[in-house]
Formats: sequence, structure tokens, C-alpha cells
Amino acid sequence: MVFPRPRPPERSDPASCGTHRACRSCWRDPGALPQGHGRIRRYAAGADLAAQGEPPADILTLIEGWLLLSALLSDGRRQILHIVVPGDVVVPLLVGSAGFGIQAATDATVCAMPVAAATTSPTAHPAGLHVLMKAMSRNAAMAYEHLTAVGRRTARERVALLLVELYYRCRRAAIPDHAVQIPLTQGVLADALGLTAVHVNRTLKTLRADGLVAYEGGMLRILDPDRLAAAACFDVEAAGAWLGPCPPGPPTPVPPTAPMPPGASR
Amino acid sequence: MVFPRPRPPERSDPASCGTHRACRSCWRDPGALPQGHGRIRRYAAGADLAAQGEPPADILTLIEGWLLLSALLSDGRRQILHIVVPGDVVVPLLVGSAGFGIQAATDATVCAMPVAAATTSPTAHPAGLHVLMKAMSRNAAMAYEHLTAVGRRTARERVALLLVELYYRCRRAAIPDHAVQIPLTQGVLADALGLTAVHVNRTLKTLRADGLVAYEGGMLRILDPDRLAAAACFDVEAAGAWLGPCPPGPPTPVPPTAPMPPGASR
DNA sequence: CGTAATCTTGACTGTACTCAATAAGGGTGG
DNA sequence: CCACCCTTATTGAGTACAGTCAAGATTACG
Repeated sequence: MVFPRPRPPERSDPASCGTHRACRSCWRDPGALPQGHGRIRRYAAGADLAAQGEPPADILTLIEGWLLLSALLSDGRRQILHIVVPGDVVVPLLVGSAGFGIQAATDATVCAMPVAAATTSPTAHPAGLHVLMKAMSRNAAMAYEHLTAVGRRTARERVALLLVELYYRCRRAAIPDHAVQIPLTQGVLADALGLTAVHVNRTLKTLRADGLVAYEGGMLRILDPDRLAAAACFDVEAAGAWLGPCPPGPPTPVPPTAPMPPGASR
Repeated sequence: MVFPRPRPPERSDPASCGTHRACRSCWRDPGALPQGHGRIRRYAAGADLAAQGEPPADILTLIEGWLLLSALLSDGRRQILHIVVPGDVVVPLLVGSAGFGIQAATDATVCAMPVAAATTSPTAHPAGLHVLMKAMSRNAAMAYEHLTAVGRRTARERVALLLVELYYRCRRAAIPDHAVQIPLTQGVLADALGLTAVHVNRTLKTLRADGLVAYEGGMLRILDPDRLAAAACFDVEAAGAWLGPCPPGPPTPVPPTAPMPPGASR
């Protein structure tokens, strides 16, 4: 079976930042941030939003699509530092030049706000600054979780963990009736997990054989988040804080999956 | 040859936070932060400053000694997320419970300030908040660098990178006439790098054979930062921003090392 | 319809891990 | 001061998880 090239979800046409569910869920405090400064930008899949080593750029809130933060080594090796899903906030490194580049994994829509708007006049938007700091804190928590995975987990655990994590993070800002589907290349997963694409492929094969994930409509889909979390040696409860405000209110609790094929081991 | 158990450097007895060089170098903006709230605390080597999963605790500025931020998996595997050297600021995760524990690697002195002092009344200390955000940003940069190392570098590169990084970071806040010495166990290095202690040992052996590091007075010591950086595939210039304000002013440029033994390959 | 990218699979290699035994300091209590 | 214990460092032998190389199958896309 083959991963068809991912297709971005059908897109609506937002008039402004605030009208988007994902964006609302982020700058939750209405009026807290200088939302007027946020500007909607769109990018095609594969586009570079920022290059490693350049900017102190804008603060980005991802509205639609998927972004990748990545670091490149001089010899071409790549480490994906963070996979950005709608509702996530990308905060540029305030110290020195950017240590990571930003690429669009799919067509993407972002809300960009100059860092200056949030940092130069903190007193003007105190609540907004608090939101910003919470975003930075959450990003740090995810980076540490990611580091632990790459440093101390087996390949199977890493893959399983990344998938459940993305599953929960996507649900938090997703439109309820949209099933969580992951539009990432195996090469991207590999670079995120510190593995090779070949080994990711073999690992996914076993996860599929175990009935934990599947393909559907050309995208990777999570069948059994709980068993996947178990396979990842991952405590969803403990991570609840940064996974996002998902628990409050049952937001599509494990979308009813298609009936298992007779032979599947489940 | 064996690593004798590290000994903390001889300590002075600070009357207050502001009198310490390391602390000054951190809260560089005099009067910016509510320094009055900072309280000096001391810990013995091996002590737990905070347990994983518990607090939103204090903001810590390390004055003397070494700290470790680490994550534990349920089966005992450990990933060290960050090695804290004097002058570093540890910011607890503002969202939910702490995803990491804090241990003292050596006897340590910290300046602790309640998060509330910095976050609840941002308007009261705008400059201090800016300092705090810069610290968070720097920590994020280091976490990403660390992640890249663990995910995409060889064992030799990882060890070399960690050592040069610590070398430069230590110099930035170190007392000038103190040579940089690293009081970390090979087990600690291993848990930081996603390796085993045995393999760290073998890797250090080759670095020593190549004349890049050495033992001296019982502590690991960097002999040749430049070649070590090269071995790590590491661009010191690019990382200058978060490595710290070290370049300005020649602070002990590679302390005069003891003459190489005749057989050493250099 | 042809080219390019991605996914799959197999065979082989190698870096890093495991197991295990020994050595070397440091600390503690007698 | 010395015996004893514990932690850490070191080394060797064997193993295994993940990487490399390479070919073929699908699918996307122009």
C-alpha cells in the first residue's frame, strides 16, 4: 500500500483572523492581543515561510494546514523540531537569529503578527503577553516531550507517540465533524523522529498489522488512540496540560471507525 | 583512568542575589525585576529541587553549581532535557504540571522567585517580563539544538557538541580565572545524549586519544574547543546568540593547557 | 503519457546496546 | 587509620536495532 501525496483539507475563506475557530481557540482572550495587527497569509505546500538563520520574524498562528519547524545541518541532515497544527502558535526565537526554518507541509493559512506588537509595549497588551508566554511554555513542553521520545524511546514507541500526540492536538482545534488525518510524508515523520524513512515505513507496517493505524482516503488515520498511547508508553493524562484543552467537552470521542476487516488483529 | 566524584568549586557566601556575578549577568537589567522577591536557596549534590509532575514552581536563577532538568519514563528510562550552568534561568512550564524534574548535579545555590511575581503583574515589571521572555526563548533555542543533536548526530558528534556547548556557556558567566571544568558523570552525559554510559565512555576515550579533551584534577576538561566544535559539526558563530554574550571581551581564551604528552596525537 | 516523488521490500552492514567482569576513588563506621 | 561498601569508570565479547543500498511498485502531476 502506498501513501498518496497528501491533500490539504478543503478550505473556507476567512475574512479575518478572529472568525476562524482555530484562531479563536488560540487567542482565547478576546481583545487581549492587538489582533488588528494580525495579517492573514497563505502559502502553498512546500513553501518556505522563513529560512533558518534569518529573522526575528512574526508570531504565527496557524489557521489551516500543517507547518514544519526544522533545523538543517551543514551536510544536509534534517531534524524536524516541531510539527505545527491549526491553533498552534509559532514564536520566533527572540534571541539572535532563528535557529529553525519554517516550511508549509500542506497549503496553509496563517495569522502573522509582528513580535514588536507584543513585546515592545507589553503594558499596552498585558493579557496578550500572558497568552504569548503560555504559548511559549506549551511549545517548550512539547519540545521536551519530543526530546525524550527521540532520546529514550524505541522506534515503535516514537512513531506511536508522535501519532497519538498529533491525534490529540488536532482534535483540540479541529472542526468536530472532521476526522483526524495526518498528511505527513514518511520522510517527514522520519526526520521528526530521528529515524530513516525506510525504518519508519517498516514500523508503520507493524502498527498497521496490529490494527492501531490505517489508511483511509489516502491519509494516515488513527484507529485506536488508547492502544497507540500504550504502545508509545505515553501517559495522556499527564500530558493533558499541553496537549490542549481537549478533555473538557467530548469533542468527537474516537470517531466511529469503519468496521475492522475480518483478518485484522484486534 | 577513572572519574573521581566531582567536587563543587569552593563557594563564597553571598549576602544577596544581586551581589553575585552570575546572577547579575542574568537579570542584567538593574531594577527590572522584583529582585527583592528573589530568595537564595542552597542544595546539596543529588538533591531534588522539584519533582516531575508537581509544581508550577519558582523561576530559578542558578548562581553556583550545576542542575539537571530531566524527564523520567515509567520504566525508569531517563532523558536529561537541559544541563543548567550558573547564570542560566529555569522557567517552569506555565501550562499544567511540570514535565520535568530538577536535580542538583553538584552542590548548588539558586535564586528563586515566584512565578506570580513576574506574571501576575506584568505591568508592574515590564522590563523584567522581557528578561523572562528572553530566557524562555534562549531555553527554547537550546532545547531545539539539543533535539537536533540527539536526533541527527552520531555519538561522537553528540558528545563533542555537548562539551563545546557547555564550555562556551560556562565561560559566559564564569569567574575569569577559573578554567571550565565539567563535573558530570558519564551516566549523566549518556542520559542527556540519548546514549548509554558505556558508549559515552568509549566515545570519550577516542576524544581523549585525539587530544580534544582531558582529565585534570578529576574533572573533564576541554583542550581544543575549535576542533571539538569541528568534530561536532557545530557552527559556533551561528549559535552565538544563545550561547551567550561571550565573544565580547576575550574571557580566558582557551586557558593555557599543560604540554601535550609525547605520544598524544595532536 | 512520461517524469518525479513516495512508498515498499529485501539483503546486508554497522553503530550503539547489553551483559559482565574488573578497577579505582570516596565515604562511612568501627 | 583501616575495612567495607557503593558509585563510577573501563574493557571485552556478543547482540540487535536501525541504517544503507538498491530495486520495484504506486501515485501525483504536468
